[in-house]
Amino acid sequence: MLRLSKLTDYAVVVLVRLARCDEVQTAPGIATATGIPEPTVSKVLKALASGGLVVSQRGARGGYRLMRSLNEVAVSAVITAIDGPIALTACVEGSVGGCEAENLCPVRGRWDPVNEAIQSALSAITLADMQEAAMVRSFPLVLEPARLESSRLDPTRAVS
Amino acid sequence: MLRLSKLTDYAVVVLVRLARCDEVQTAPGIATATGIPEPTVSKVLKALASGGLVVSQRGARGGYRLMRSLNEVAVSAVITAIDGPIALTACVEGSVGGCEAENLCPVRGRWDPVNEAIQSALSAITLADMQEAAMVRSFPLVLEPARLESSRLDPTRAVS
DNA sequence: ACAAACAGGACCGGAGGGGTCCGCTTAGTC
DNA sequence: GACTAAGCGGACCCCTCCGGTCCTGTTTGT
Ligand code: FES
Ligand code: FES
Repeated sequence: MLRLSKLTDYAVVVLVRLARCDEVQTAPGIATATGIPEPTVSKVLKALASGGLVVSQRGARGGYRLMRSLNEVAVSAVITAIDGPIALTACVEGSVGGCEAENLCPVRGRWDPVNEAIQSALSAITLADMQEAAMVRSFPLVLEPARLESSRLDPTRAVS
Repeated sequence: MLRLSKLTDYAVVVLVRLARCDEVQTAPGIATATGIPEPTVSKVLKALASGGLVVSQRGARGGYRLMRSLNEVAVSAVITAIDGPIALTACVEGSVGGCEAENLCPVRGRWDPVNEAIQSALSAITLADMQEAAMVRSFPLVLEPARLESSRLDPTRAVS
C-alpha cells in the first residue's frame, strides 16, 4: 500500500499548526491543540528540528518556530526529515550488500527511475498546497500529472 | 522511508523473467531461474493473476503467461496487485473511522493530492521503462519530472 | 489412474515502528 | 543565585504487519 509512516502524518499536522502564528509554541501546547499525545509531538518536533524545518528555542519560555513558510516546504522534505531518505526498495543505489542473488537479479537498481519520479512528485507539492487542498475540495491537482492513464485494472477502483 | 514491500520487487523480477518468452512458465521454473524461493514466487504469481497481470493455465503442463506486454504494464498496476490500493496514510478517503480526534485534525484528507501525484508518477512508468533503465544506465528520467527542486536540506544527500 | 501444476487458505517468526519515559541541559524568572 | 519551564538525546517495550512457508484441494494433460 506504499504506506508512509504515521509520524509523517503527525508532522504535517504539527507544521500546519505551527504556521498559525510565528511566535514560538511549546510542544505541550501543540499537543493539546492537536490531540496528539505529547511525547509523540516532542519526538516529531525533534526530528523536524534536526531536519532543519523548525528551529527550537530552549529554556523556559522556549518552544518551536517554523523556519520557512509553508509554501517553501515540500512534502518530500517532511518525509525525509521523519522517515529518512526515500528508498523504495532495499536494492536502490547504495546498500549494495543487502540483496541476495544480486548477480542473478534482472532488476539491479531499476527502481531508481521510479524512486526519482516519486521524489519529483513529492518535491512539487508544498504544505501550502496541502492545506489549500482541504479547503478547495476536489481541486484538480496543481502540478502537471504526467498523464495518469486512467485505471488499468482494479475493479474496486478504490482511488486511495 | 516510503519503503514498498519486497514482494513487489519480486513481482517485477518475475514479470520481467516472464516476458522472455511467451510460452507458459511454471512457478518452480521461474523460481530456479531467478533465485527467489519457490513458495514466494507462487504467492507473487497468484497475486498477479488475481490482479489481471498474468493468466494462469492450470493442470499438468500448466504455468503462467503475461497478459499484456511489458510496456503496457504500469508500475502502479504491479504495486496495486501486490500491496493493494495505494494509500499513503490511514486517513485518506475511505476508512473514516481509523483516526482519533479527526474533528480536531487540520489535515483531514489532505494527503489525497499527494496520493494522486504519486499514483500519476507511478502510472507513467512501465515495466519496459524499468528494464530499459538498467541497460541505458543513468538515463535522464523519461517522464517530465515536475521540476525537482534540488535538495532543500539533507546535507548527506543520499539521493535514494 | 496418475502426476504435475495452480488455488486458496492458515500459520509462524522476526523486524520495524509507534508510543512512552527518564536523566540531562539550557535559559528565563523571581 | 535558586527555581522552573522548556527542549535534547537516548533507551525501552509492545504491538502490528510482512515475509516466508506449508498444506489441502482442484484442475488437466498423459
Ligand atoms: S532484488 Fe536486490 S538486486 Fe535485485
Ligand atoms: S490524522 Fe486522521 S483525520 Fe487527521
